[in-house]
Amino acid sequence: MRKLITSALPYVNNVPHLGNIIGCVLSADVYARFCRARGYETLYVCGTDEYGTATENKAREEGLTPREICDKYHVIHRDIYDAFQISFDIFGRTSTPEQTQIAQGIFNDLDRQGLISEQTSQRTYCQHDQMFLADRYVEGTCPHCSYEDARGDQCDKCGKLLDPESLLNARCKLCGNPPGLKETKHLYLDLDRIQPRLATWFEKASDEGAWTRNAVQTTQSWLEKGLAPRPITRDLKWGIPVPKPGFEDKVFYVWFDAPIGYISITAKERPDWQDWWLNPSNVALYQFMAKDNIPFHTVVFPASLIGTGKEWTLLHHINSTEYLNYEDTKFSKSRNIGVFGTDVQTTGIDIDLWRFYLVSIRPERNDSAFVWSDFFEKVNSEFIDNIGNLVNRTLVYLKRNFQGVVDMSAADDPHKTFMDEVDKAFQEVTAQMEAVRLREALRGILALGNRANKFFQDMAPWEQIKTSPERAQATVSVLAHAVHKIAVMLQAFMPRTSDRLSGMLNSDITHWQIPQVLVDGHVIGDPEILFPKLDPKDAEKWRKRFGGEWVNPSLVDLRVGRVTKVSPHPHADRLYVLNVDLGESKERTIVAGLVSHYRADDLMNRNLLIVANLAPADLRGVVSEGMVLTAERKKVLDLFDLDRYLPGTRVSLGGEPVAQITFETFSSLPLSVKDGQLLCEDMAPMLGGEPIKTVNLDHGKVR
RNA sequence: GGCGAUGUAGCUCAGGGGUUAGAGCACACGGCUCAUAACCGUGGUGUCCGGGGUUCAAAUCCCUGCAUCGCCA
Repeated sequence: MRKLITSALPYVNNVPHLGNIIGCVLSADVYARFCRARGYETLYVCGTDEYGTATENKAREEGLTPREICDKYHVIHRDIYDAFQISFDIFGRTSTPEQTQIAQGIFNDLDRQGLISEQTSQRTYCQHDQMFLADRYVEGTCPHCSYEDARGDQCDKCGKLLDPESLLNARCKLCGNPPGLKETKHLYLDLDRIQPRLATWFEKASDEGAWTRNAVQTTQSWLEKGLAPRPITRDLKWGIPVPKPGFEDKVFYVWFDAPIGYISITAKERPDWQDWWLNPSNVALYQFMAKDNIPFHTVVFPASLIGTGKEWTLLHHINSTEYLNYEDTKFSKSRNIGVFGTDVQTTGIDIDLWRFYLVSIRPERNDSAFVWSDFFEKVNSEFIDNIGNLVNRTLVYLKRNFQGVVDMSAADDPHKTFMDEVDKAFQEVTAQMEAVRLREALRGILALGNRANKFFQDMAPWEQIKTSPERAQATVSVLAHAVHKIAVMLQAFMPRTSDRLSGMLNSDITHWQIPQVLVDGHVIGDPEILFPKLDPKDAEKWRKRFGGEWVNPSLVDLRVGRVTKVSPHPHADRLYVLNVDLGESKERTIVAGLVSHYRADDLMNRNLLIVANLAPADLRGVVSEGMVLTAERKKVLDLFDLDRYLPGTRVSLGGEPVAQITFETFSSLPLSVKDGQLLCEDMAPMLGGEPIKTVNLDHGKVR
């Protein structure tokens, strides 16, 4: 069976971070290297996904054409994957003539099968710019929180998802004019009519291909909800023209054409592409991605192919990871948090160590996290101390005492038992690899390293050599054999390291099989230190450097404030305007959204927890000089029990607050209520030596 | 509000109706010296989130609650 391997096509404008890399490209690479070494006919395909609105917008922002943008970013991707030693057979792109031809072909087949329908709808359109506007290119006032610069897809202030039509005072982001609505006609793929065939295929394929759990669940939930026709065209220019009369000014929607990229990228480089993509009985398709991409690969793409009525090669095994987080937060390009592909080389840490760590924390069943201290610890204690030291002590001993000559002729029972164990471990790791359980397989290699170290210790060749040098030679020769096996298996995970081991052993390492190399009389090469240990101090350095802005809780000035006046907000039904005594010469005006939870009388003369050094903000015409903190859980709001304190009492957060912090900075503080007590991360802020309690609520968020 | 995932050792996680529940790391003690202060051995702790149910038997299956996270409206 041939192995056709793909990793999700990264969208061209996004610089991939470590999570993207382990999620698709690196995982697929490890598997592809394994397949080649096993002797399977293997093709590993990837490339950048280039069409669509996001590229058009990016081009406009940077003053380039979409083509230029794609050229620019395609190279960035290619360089990153080169640095990671990703062994693509083909790394292409979707903006090619082959893509157009194949996507249009698939569309025509679907149309011929009667699976394409037309629907007319109203969409936002800018008269001035003569174009339909993507949701986020419409801006206006949020109907929920009155934030004036809300985008048409989502409000940045309150986070609610929006329709562009629901914005008040909507305007075009490009020219500022109010957009109108314009009728437009689009083509839909009738997924509902393909569903029965898709469901049959899914039952069989998910079982035979041993799909990952999240893939099965996601697909099931889509099928249970029932598939609906999905639009496959858009009013854009940067895309594949729709080959149908009446749709000359439209292109295919990216989700329709992106997966077709796998096929066209192959077709561009390989005249025999149909032997791969239209050959289901001889080709097993393995697709790697993170969980957000699942439905496109298990529902939309297979449905498109099934609908054509042709014999396309359909997904055999989907390998979808969960997410990789970063330290105790998420990767975020906009906040500049996390390690991105372009950063990796600047650290000077060997790429194989990155590969090693990323695979060993691969989020296979749960989300996991990249943590710098953990990275360094795992590399040092699990790899260098174990494998690195094993390699060194074995080869140095063999070289120094026996001129590097392998000779197992004096081997007796313990040696033979150990050799059997090595072969058994090798077979177990092989089985894990076949099942694409990469993390387990890597563990198996490390376990073998452990076992070999133990053998070294138990046999004590430094004792053997005194009485029976040939037994000592057999011992280290057998150990060299184990190192060789480890090197063979490491080739999938740490290719350069495997190459170096090949040199040290003076033996080719390519085939993943039980090899009869290192025969008696074989002379090994010169051993060298595999890796120096990583310095934990550097871990801290890099963590700070890539951490984005960490908010020090002690910057916040939290104080007790007594309410002296409560009035309704002149322009907002849900807001109160409070006068608050913070123990200063002048009372402050603070706007609080407590109307739906507390009557004015309830608040009068009450002590509240106030953020006193927040930058003043204009909330619908009233300037608020602080913020009231509340605990909340499931729409139930609660205040803190503070009435016994004097107004102005400062909450101790372990430092001196700064003069002013922004709302954003404040929001990133990890405040919560647990067991009725206010917590900042794990620390309990204190007031007059006591923790701060809520009135009623046990658990909740604080804001 | 809806849907979903997760909750197991100090930490990161694996497992999953059936002996005394596991691994790695960390920790402690002992041993060894070929080796990158590496290696080997020994050791402990667990309300397997709480409650209820099904069962001869539940950490595992079902219901419910709590917590955390995600997606959607």
